[in-house]
Amino acid sequence: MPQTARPTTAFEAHDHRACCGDVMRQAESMAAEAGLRLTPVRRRALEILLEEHRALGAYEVLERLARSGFARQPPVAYRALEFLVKAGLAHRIRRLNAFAACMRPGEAHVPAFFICTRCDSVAEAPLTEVSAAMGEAAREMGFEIERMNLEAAGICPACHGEEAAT
Amino acid sequence: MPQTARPTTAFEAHDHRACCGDVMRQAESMAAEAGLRLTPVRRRALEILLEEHRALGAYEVLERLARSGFARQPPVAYRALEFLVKAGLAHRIRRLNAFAACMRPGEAHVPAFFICTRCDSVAEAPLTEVSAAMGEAAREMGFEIERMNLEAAGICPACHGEEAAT
DNA sequence: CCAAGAATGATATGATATAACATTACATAT
DNA sequence: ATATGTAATGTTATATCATATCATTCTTGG
Repeated sequence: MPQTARPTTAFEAHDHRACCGDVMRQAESMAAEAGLRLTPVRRRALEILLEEHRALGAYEVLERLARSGFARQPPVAYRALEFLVKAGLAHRIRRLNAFAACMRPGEAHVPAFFICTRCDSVAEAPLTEVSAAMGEAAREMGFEIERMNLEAAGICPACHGEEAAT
Repeated sequence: MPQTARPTTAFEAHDHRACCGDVMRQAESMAAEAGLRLTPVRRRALEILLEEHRALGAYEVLERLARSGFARQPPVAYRALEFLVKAGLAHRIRRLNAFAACMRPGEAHVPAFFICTRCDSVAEAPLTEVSAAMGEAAREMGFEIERMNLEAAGICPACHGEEAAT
């Protein structure tokens, strides 16, 4: 049975190669439209993040960039990652001090992250209600939100199943 | 006009001295009941966090602990803070790599934090709806939540007012 | 008192992140 | 084509945050 290229969440089985290619193409067209320069380091950094449905630390990204021939200085990774985050092509996951590719580039969204503490996979869900509720609470107290981090740590479906089996 | 000792959020004007004492007493009785040892370092660390309605980095806490006569090694602060977090007397704010005293010790709650990027104050709000919505989304995808971080960065009412005035 | 476990002291090091400044590439106006 | 400003990258150094490890002391219950 053919799997969908872009699943609803990272936890579903899917054709990951197609899923990555899909996001990558979207990223490229987005960058082109917005006049952003998706230079080689930045492009490669995004590819690295896309290779796994999990968050990578800056130094992990740095290491892989180095293997691709880029310099090994921390700013190389941090700059590329900062660009991707600002461009909406990646997200920063504070809980992990790490970064993950955005699975819905272009769609305006405040993402919530579900982080598996067992396998480190990260799923991104555009929880409109959650961010709306945060916004509502903020409005009531006169607080003006600029950025939000909504993160949950726990056990993903796959690992939960394994645990039951063991 | 007498101000309330325990405001709904940190952003409201209030008698901070009373507010701290109040929380401190609650913390003490909680610790006693739970058989937790609120030792001098831990107690002092909590006081330090309570002194301001903002999050303090571990090294800031460490510095103040040192001035109170405790050792200056990082583990001193991290251990005390870890204890407070586990005991539900403080929260860790990932976005800031920092810690803030819990303003509602004892009340079971998943707190959401509203962090002012201008004055660094932090307000804690028990947003039942928000955490419920996160939980609901998790259930739908088969994810079992263990811990959550709900954080918003922006401008607090006080700073917003100042900005308008300037 | 004594043993077990909890807490603290102390040293070292690991991991994450940014400041600062030099250099190079790119776009575009003349 | 070349001058000029801006953006990107190279490079060094350092700031900041966090934990592993092992020795020592304190607390508690038997």
